[in-house]
Amino acid sequence: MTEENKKLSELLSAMYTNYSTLRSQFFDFMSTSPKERGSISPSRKRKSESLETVGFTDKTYERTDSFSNRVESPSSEDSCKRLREDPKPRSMKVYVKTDPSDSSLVVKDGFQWRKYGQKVTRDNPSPRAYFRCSFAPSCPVKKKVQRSAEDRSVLVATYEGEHNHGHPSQNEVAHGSCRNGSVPCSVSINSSGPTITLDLTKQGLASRDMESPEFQRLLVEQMASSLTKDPNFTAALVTAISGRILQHPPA
DNA sequence: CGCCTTTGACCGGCGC
DNA sequence: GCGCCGGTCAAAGGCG
Repeated sequence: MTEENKKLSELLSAMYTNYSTLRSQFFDFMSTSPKERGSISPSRKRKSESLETVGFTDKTYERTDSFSNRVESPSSEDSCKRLREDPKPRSMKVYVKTDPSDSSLVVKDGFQWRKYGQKVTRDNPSPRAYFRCSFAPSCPVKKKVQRSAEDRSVLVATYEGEHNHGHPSQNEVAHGSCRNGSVPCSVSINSSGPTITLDLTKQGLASRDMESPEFQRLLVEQMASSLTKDPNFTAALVTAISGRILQHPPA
């Protein structure tokens, strides 16, 4: 499951890179005067910092409705600006559907975590738990777990940093986590601009073979459909393509 | 005994 | 400078 998650993350990262490249080209286009549109300024720097979000659900494979198939598109100006300004908060969010009566704040992801603090924050009545990776003493990864303010049956785990060691136990991931009920149900990309969330529980995929060609195909289809549902993306695409066509009229 | 959670204290950044 | 707030520390106690 972790491997699959990694694959999906890579897939999405690649896709998002393409997406942000296209966006950047679009904004570069728009920021130049019509006369200058023939040449794109090479001095513009692009930054495609991605904040990935991967969702999980419990073994009942319930839809996490508040998080499924969600496409958030802030004003394109905003996201464009932030894409260029943001430093590099390398973090990842994971949504885990749990029983609301379960107050353990434990997210099974296969790694060993040591809790080092808990706080009640202002924006959310539920306490936030702080964890450190205890598998390797030097591992800088931290994790914050807090119930979603919107849906108290959903745990939101925020990972910071990257593990500087291998996975403690692939078997644990492959079987333990699943047994304990953490099955991916949605995947989303967020780069402080648009958030694209893919619901993997559709077509009942979460409970089936995630490596099957059918799954891969449906995943790509769903990603593509999420992208094309984003009006900013389609607008950027249309403009970029039409710009190219006008730039190179048929002979 | 080692590792874990709990929990109040402490610290540093930030806004006023 | 002060208070608020999020994040971290560390002592105490539990558990296998």
